[in-house]
Amino acid sequence: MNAGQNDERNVQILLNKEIQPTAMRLLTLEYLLEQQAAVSLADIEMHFHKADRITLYRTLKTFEQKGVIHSIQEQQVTKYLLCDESCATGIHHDDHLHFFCTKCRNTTCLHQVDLSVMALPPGFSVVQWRFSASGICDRCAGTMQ
Amino acid sequence: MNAGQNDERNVQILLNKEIQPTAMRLLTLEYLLEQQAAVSLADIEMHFHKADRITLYRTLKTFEQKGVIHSIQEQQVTKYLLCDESCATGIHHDDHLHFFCTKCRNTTCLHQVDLSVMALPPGFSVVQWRFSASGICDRCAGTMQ
DNA sequence: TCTGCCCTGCAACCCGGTTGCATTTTGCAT
DNA sequence: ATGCAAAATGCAACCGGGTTGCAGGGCAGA
Repeated sequence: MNAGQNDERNVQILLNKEIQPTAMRLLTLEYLLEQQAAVSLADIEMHFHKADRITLYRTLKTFEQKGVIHSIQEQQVTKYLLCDESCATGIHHDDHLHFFCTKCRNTTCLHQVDLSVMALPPGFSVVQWRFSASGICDRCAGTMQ
Repeated sequence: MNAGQNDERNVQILLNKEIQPTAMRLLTLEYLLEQQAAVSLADIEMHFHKADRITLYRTLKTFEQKGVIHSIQEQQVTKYLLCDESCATGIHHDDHLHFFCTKCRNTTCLHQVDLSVMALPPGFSVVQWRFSASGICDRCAGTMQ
């Protein structure tokens, strides 16, 4: 797969979510697609050391609002992760576990954890779940000394 | 029960957790004991409008570190809640669900929700869980128009 | 080509969290 | 009761992430 095809595909991703595919947005999307873990605004800022912080901020806000990414709070900072396909404008399906590894300091989604077993007391109706855990991830556990 | 007895009891609470029972700390503890929901530093600041923000901040940090209260992140701000008896210095047992009601904007602990059913994939070891949900609480559900 | 809208970038602000340091209070031993 | 050391308090200031206002520039559609 070459860069041109990637571009083409990414343009489609944005158009599908009703987002104008500008240069900045494509670069940001490309970067997000490469990530295995949640990234903060500061992370992206550092990666694109020439880019403007505010533009990035607004790009992320747009992405989040349109259902391209979702955000989580990790140790006082907001981090972002790609959504899965089913998310759209104003509709997020992010009811999965986020795991923060205290060793590699990465936050990843653990979709395989079943959260449907959660039952609230009667009278409560849930709009949004937020699950997270911190500890040692499987990768780091294997390399512990 | 009169104020004197309350004072006496609160002094004991602090001493049990190895905290010097100063006036400020007793007032803060008293306030926390009255609360049904999580409070932020700003909340306490407003309640004790004469008190110094930094002292309150450090009081809360001390309480948290000694196992009197635990903190949660709610919409970018840190909020505090009393721990249960079993918490001590450096040891917290806060693996319960926190529920944020979008109507009354209160955050409460739901100890009755069973979280032991959570199972992570092999290789992951968890040090801390953080569960929260937002929606409408039982109290507000009854008063919906 | 003209026009208007959206994106971008700069500046500046806001606010919660945090630290340094000087002062006051407290606990404890004399 | 008095003095000393340690802890708590209060003030000032900083920091950094998040956020908004506004002006300039580019792109799309008329």
